[in-house]
Amino acid sequence: MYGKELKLTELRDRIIDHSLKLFEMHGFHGVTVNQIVAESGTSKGGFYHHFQSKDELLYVIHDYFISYVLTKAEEAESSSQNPTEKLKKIIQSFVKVFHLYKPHISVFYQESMYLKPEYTEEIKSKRNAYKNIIFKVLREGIQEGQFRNEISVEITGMSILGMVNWTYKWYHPEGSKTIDEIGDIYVDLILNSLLTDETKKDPRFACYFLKDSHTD
Amino acid sequence: MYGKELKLTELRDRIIDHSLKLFEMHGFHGVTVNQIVAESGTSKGGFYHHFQSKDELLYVIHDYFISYVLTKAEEAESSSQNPTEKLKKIIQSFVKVFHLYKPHISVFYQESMYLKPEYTEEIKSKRNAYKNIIFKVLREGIQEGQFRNEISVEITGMSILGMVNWTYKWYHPEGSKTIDEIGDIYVDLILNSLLTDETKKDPRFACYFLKDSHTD
DNA sequence: TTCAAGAGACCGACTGGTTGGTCTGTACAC
DNA sequence: GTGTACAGACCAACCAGTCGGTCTCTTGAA
Repeated sequence: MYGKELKLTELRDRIIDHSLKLFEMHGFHGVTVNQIVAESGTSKGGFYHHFQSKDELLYVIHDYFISYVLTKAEEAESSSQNPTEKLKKIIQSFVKVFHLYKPHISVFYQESMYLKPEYTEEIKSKRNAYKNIIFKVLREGIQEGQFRNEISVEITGMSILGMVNWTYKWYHPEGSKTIDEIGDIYVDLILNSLLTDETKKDPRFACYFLKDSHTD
Repeated sequence: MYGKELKLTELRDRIIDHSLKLFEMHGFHGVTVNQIVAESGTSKGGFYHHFQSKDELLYVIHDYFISYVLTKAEEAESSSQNPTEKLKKIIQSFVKVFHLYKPHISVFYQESMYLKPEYTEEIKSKRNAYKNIIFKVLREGIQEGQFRNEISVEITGMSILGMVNWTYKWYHPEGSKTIDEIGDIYVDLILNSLLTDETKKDPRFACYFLKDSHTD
């Protein structure tokens, strides 16, 4: 039973892994089902035994990533009372995902428009839930006086999302900065913009900022 | 002679305009040449009279946008000696492009991976040129003591690009904020992070920051 | 002024290759 | 023997691109 369960998902995972690599390189439409099955060491039969269609595979990849990242953000949001700390944790948890799921993310942002209607709704609502967590934290931070009240919650929220999401376009695991360093830089940049002067002076918030010059 | 010239490019422009709309909605691979010609009120023959291939059309759209934006950045870079002012102008000029060329931008960021090899080089080099202008301005700002020296030029540069580029994912001309307001918010956010405390205190730099609370 | 000749702009039926998906068959576990 | 996991030949649809042809405008000789 146990061995059978493992075997049942073995090929499925192999197909997902290899499609991910192929989609990231050539795009969803740049990769054929034949290429996927060749790369995964299986056949058309194997593929269509596990997936109803190529479109379902695209959905599975989308859902895998957004579900993971949404859970992480919900955890970060509920784990702390301090909005600054919450925002930091959300950013860092998201940035860390690049280490594990960069291909998922690339596909998520490049190919989402090709999701078939029957799949879009769920993805869209999770995407919105994620966005709303960020908006909520920003509003809290303003209300509690930690964040400057002249900022626009929506534009600032989208700026943060943009800054962080864009990482998928250029991040390489072998680059000169680790993913944690990049996360720290983002936190420093964002909080430098958001925190009020008074909050910045508070020694309890010093830990959110970079200490030394980074060499490029 | 004059009338002939006008007619020569009329259909070509019509094809570009309509493809842009279709590509933005359904993606490059979600649109067939037959749909393009139907929408443009022409035929296969008309299309292939003006474009060697569907791929060449994609290239033309890419080049149109990146060339425009690169020129604007070069103008901004050479028009002023003050790095803060340069950065502001670059950001604002780019953001303004969303008003005019949002479909170009969407296609540029969504479909660039489908550019055929013979077209990628030129686009890539212009894209790099744009990036390098931002890096250059950041380095200047640090050297002149306007920008904090603990920032990382590359990560910060990519953050700025990400924040601004991401706008194409959510900007609507009918939204609650005009494109100029969005630009001002970006400038405020970025300069709040970049400028040193001393520079921020300098009254000559007050003009770069938002005065009032924005209502959402 | 006229009209023949040619060039460029555009038309649309057709094609050849590709691709997502199906269907029958097989090997093996229980 | 029955159901599950997979194999691989096959198919129908689709789609970028072609090609012979038409229509209009320009040119220039008579």
